[in-house]
Amino acid sequence: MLVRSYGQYCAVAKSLDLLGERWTLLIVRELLLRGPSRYTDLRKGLPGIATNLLAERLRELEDAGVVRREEAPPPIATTLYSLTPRGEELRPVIYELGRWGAPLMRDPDAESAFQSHWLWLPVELFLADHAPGEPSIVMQVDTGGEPMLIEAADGEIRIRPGRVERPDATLSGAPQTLLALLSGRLNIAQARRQGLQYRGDQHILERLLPTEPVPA
Amino acid sequence: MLVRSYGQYCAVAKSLDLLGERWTLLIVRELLLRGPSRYTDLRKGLPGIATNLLAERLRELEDAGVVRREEAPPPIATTLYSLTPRGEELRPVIYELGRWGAPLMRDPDAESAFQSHWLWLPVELFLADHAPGEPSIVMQVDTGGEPMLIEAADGEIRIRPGRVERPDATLSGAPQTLLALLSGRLNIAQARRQGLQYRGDQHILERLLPTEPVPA
DNA sequence: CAGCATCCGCTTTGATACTG
DNA sequence: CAGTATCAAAGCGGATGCTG
Repeated sequence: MLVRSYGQYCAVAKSLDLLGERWTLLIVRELLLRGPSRYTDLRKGLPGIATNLLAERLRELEDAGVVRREEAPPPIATTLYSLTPRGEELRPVIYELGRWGAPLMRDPDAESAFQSHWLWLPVELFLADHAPGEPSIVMQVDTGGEPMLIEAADGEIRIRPGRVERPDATLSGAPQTLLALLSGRLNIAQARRQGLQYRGDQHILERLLPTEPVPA
Repeated sequence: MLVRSYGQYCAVAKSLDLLGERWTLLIVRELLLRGPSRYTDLRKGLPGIATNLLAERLRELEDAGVVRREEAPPPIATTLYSLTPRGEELRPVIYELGRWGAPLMRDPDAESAFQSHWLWLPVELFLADHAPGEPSIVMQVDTGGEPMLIEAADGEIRIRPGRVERPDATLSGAPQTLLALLSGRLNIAQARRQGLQYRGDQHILERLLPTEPVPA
């Protein structure tokens, strides 16, 4: 239970003393994108983790001041885990790991699990509202799992689980194709040829997509 | 030997599939700050690593396209390990881990080993040349281990092992005090009270130090 | 000596079963 | 729902041995 240390007086090593063990940074990712979460939801968002490890890591992160555990008051009556301000500061770390890993998403990967809420990362990294003055929009995204909504309003872009009656646009296709489109590796026409389906004014989608192919 | 995967189709998980095992990111840190290195020098820069693990990690990083192994031609006749361009792209990851870990360097730490070349990270993260027009300067830094030189020229700041006859300034003290000074947590007067010794025009040091206390 | 590979005791992890 | 308990398998750290 005593956490293993590299024993190096270096800031990178000190970070990894707290964050470097298996699953730890993925738990942080999950808390970043979900906000305050129940134990069971974290478990569902981290396919493959053993429940004892999740419990142990959450305790370690709490000791490290990264995670806070709140007993939600009735009628919720459940424990909620969330990031402390110190934990929120890990956002750049997660983003840079995601940016570096983006090229690895090219290779088709039938082995791996996909959860649509993970679209959060490419949306944060690659999308932007290039017409913040125009009316806000809601785009329905469907990749087979839980349906998601991408909303652009006030120059900000958000993604969240959900479904609306009459979205301004609808996007669906394989995760890999969607990822390629969001990251700027494929344009709309190319993605269509790979099976992507888009309904709505093409301008809406272009308003959000990266204009330049993302480097490397 | 087959690398364990999280099995998640997410860029962060894919990065951690390649980088998340113990010692891996510290090896990348070492290669970033040293440039092409011999096996033995890497080992010295990573106190605590088992030699079989270093060999295994280097092989994995080579397979991942992060590290390149070059057989240096005679008369050197040794293997040199260096980062590929893809490996160099890990610089932001290491920097963000270092930035997040910087506050952890406050606590005095007698347990941990310190190597003066690790000053590379705070120099990169926190120092800047605020008078790039003025003549270049060389500052000798001594923390007990290998003596280092911090040089400012052409608006760039470099740190490297070495010693010169007549440096423009000389800085010495405990690693912890030096770190606090470089990161802007202590000013010169405060650091002096903690045993830091500085000889030279105070303007030279102020030219490099952060002007505002670093946030958090 | 540089650059590993092998062996061994210990710790961590992963899968499953179980509990308030 | 929110974990704890258990146990086999894999990974790690340290020592030592081998090879050019």
